[in-house]
Amino acid sequence: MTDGLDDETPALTRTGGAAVRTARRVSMADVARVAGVSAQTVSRVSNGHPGVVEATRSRVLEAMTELGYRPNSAARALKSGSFRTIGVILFSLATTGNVRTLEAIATSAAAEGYAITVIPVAAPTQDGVHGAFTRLGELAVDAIILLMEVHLLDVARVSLPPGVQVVVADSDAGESYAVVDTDQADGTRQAVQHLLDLGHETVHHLAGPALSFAAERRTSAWRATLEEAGREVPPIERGDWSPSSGYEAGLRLARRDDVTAVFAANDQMALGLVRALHDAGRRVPQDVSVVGFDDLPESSEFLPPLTTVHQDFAEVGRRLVEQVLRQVREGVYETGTRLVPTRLVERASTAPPLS
Amino acid sequence: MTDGLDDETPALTRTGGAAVRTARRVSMADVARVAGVSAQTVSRVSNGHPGVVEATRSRVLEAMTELGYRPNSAARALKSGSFRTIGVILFSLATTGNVRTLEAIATSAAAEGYAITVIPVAAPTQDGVHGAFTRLGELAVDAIILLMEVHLLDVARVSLPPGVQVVVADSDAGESYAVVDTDQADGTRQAVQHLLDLGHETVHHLAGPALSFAAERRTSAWRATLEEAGREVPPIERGDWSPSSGYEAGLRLARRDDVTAVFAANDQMALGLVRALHDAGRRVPQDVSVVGFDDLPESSEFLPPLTTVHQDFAEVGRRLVEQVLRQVREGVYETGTRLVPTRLVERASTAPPLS
DNA sequence: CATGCTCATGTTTACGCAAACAACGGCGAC
DNA sequence: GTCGCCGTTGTTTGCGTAAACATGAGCATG
Repeated sequence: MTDGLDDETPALTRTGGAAVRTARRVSMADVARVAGVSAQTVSRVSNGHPGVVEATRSRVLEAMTELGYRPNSAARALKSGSFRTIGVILFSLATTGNVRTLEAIATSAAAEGYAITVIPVAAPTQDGVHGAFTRLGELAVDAIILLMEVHLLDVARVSLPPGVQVVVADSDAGESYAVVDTDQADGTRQAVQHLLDLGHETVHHLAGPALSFAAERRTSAWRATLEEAGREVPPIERGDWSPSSGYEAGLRLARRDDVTAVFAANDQMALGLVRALHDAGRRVPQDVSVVGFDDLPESSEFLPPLTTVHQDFAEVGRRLVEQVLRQVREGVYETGTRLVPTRLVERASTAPPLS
Repeated sequence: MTDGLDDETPALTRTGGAAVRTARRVSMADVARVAGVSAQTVSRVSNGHPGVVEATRSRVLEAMTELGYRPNSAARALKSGSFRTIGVILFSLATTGNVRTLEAIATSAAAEGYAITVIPVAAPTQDGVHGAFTRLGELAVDAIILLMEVHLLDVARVSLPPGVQVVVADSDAGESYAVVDTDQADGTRQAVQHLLDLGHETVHHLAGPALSFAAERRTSAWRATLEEAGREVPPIERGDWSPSSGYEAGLRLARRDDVTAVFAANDQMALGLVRALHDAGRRVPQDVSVVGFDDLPESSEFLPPLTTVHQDFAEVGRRLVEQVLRQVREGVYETGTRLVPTRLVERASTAPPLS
C-alpha cells in the first residue's frame, strides 16, 4: 500500500457530467438524412443486402463513418427475434474443466458471430438453479448451454423458456437433452488398466464428492475395470476435488501398507495425495503409483510429473456450440450423448510395484 | 429427483421441426386479452408499478402464469436504452487471475441484476483488440470491463462506442480510465523483503514475459526493493508464465551456484522452477528459497508448499462492477487507479540460507 | 411507340414494451 | 347538490430496425 494510490480522486469528469449523458445514439434515420436516402436503403447497406447501386452504397457508408453509426442490437433483436447470444449457466469457475470449456465455447461462438452470456448460479441447489432459470426468461439469449450436474436439472426443466434451445455438458441427461461430454469412463479404464498392466495387484481410488455425477462415473468405471480383471475392489477414500482434501485422504491411505497404486479422481486431489504420501515417507512412484484425471497445465511440472487422463475440453466446447446452433437453426430439439475421447498421458508418477 | 414429470413441457418434439418453431412467444397483449385488461396494465404489474388495484393485479399475474409470459428483453432494452448487461473483454481464461476476477464480476453483477457477456479477443494484438471493439458497437452491453494489458488499448480507445462506460483491470491506464488492480508492487516488495529478512544476500528473479505490464511491474518492484536495501541486482531470467517455461528457466538458474533465493513472477513458473532445482539436486528450501505470486488453490499442496503472494481477485471483481455501475448510473467517466491490497503467505518453500 | 419487365429506391408497417396523456368514476369539501 | 381532485385503468405514441409492398425510371420487345 505504500505506493501511489491517489485513491478516491473520483472524477476527472471530462466534458462535465451533463454533456456526457445526453448524446443520443445515431440511428439509421440520421444516416439516411445525411446520405440523402431512405432509412431502408441504409438498412440494406448495413446488412449487405444486394440491390443497392455502388454510388449509393458508398455514400451511405461515408455517412455512417462520419456519424459513427452503430446498429442498435436491441431494435435488431426485436425485429428478428434473435439476439445472437448463447447463455452459459454454471455453478463455478473454480474447476479447470468448466473454465477451459467456457473458453472454447466463447471462441467457437464468436467465430459464428454469437456472443456468450455467463449466468452464474449462486448455490448448487435446486433453488439456485431455479432462480437462474427464472431470471433466464428475461435474458437476451437464443440458446442455453448448461455446464452442470444434471441431478439439479429437474426443476429447471419445467421453467425452461419455450423456444430456447438447450444442450448440456458433464451430465447424464442424454435421454432428455443433447449432451456433450468427455469419455470419462474410457479414460478411467485406461488409467486403471495402465496400473494393472504395470503389475499392481489392485488399484485404490481417491474419489470425488458423492453428489457429483462426474465423480460417480469415474468411481463406477474404476470398479468395473477392477471387477473385469478379477481383482479385489478396495474401499474408497473420498475428497471434495480440492488439493487439501486430497492431502487428508492421502494421509489416511498412507496408513494402510497394502496400497501400491492409487487412481485419483482429479489432478488437484492427486497433488495433495502425493504430498501426503511424501510426508508419510512413501515415495512416488517407487512405493506408490499415482494417476490423476484432468491434465492441468501444471501437472507436467508436479514432483514427480503426474501421469493423468487428458480431456479435450476445447473440443467439448466446440461441439457444444455446434450442437446448440444446429438446434437453433433447425428449430429441433435433439437428445443423446456425444462423447469426446480421452487419453492417458504417461509421466513419472507411475511405476511397477517394488516387490 | 424422482419427479421427472414430462406432461409439462414439449421438450422431446423431435418429430419434425415444424411444430416446434411456430409457437410465437406470448406478449403483453396476449396476457392483457386473457386478463381482460389493457396492455399498459400488464406492463404496470410486470414492473411492479403502483396504482394497480389488488384484484386486477392478481388477475393479471394469473394470466401471466397461465400463458407462461416472459417479458421480452429486446423490446424492453429498445424502450429503456439499457440492456442491463456488462461486457467483459479478455484475451484468455488460462490465467487464474482472469478467471477468478471474471467469476467475481459475474457474481457481483448478478447481484445488481446485470448479466455478463464475455468477449474473447482472438489474439493479443492491436488488430485483435480493434476487431473486438468493432464488434462491440453492435453488442448489447451498457458498459465494458477490460481484463487486459493496456498497451494494446490505444487503438481501442478511438473505436470505443460513445456512451459506453469502461473500467480496466490489470493495467497502467489510470490516467485515461478507471483502473482497479491488486497492489502488485507492494506484494512484490513483501516477497523480496521476506527473503532478505531471512538473511539472503540478494534475490534472483524469474520474470514474466517482457510485454506483460503485470510482469514488468513485478520486475521493477523487485529491482527497487533490492536497490533500496543496497543489494546487488542480479540478471533476470524470463519465462512466459507457463510451468514449463519455469522449468527451463530453473535449469538455467540451477547452473549458477550463487543463487540462494528466487522470486518467481507467478506460481506456475515457481512450480516448474522447483522441479528444475530438484532435478539439479538443489533442495528447496534448504539450498534455494522460492517465492511465487498468485496463491493458486494448488500452491499449498506443492512439494514443498509454496510461499507466495496472495491476491484478492474476488475483491477486484467486486470493485470493478461497483465502479463501472457507478459510472453508468451517474453518466460520468472517471479515472484513477484503485488498488486492492496483497499479502504474503508464508509456507515451506523459504528458509534462511545455509552458509 | 406502347407494353411489360427489371432494377434501384422509397413508404408503410409491425416487432413488444412503457412513458405520456386521457378518461372515468367515486368521494370529500363547500 | 355541485365541483374538483385522486386513484385506477385505457389509449396513443414512439423507440430503431427490416420485411413487405409500392413507386418509378430505364429498357428490350412486339
